[in-house]
Amino acid sequence: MTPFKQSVLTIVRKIPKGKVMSYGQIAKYIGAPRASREVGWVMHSLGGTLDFPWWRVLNSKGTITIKESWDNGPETQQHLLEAEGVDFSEERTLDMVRYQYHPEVETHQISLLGSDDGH
DNA sequence: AACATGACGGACA
DNA sequence: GTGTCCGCCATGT
Repeated sequence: MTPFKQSVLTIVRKIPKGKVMSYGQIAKYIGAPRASREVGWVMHSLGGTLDFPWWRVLNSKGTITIKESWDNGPETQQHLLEAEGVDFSEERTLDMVRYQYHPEVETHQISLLGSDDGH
């Protein structure tokens, strides 16, 4: 268990239900802005355990990119998120502006995000 | 040790 | 908006 992995898991565990974070965002948040792929690797290493909300982590575009061939595939991730109330506007795609969690402003996020999308 | 791969991301065409 | 390429860096072979 490396400090990096511990940091990643600490952040992931903080993501509230119904919110998501991107790999790059997490990497940046823990001081390793170029380690987005390593964040993905940490999620990979969890092996689908439910001890950590790995399903709340996806790429910066808001799309699920995990491999289909794996047991805990993209369908599983999308299903888990939808079960938390996340709305996928497109197949395996969600609105990052609306659902992205911002730890740095967790007490300031208020309605600055997603309140102006109108239509 | 060298080379390929990947749950990523950003820059460019 | 989409498709490619390149940088990143831990793992796997």
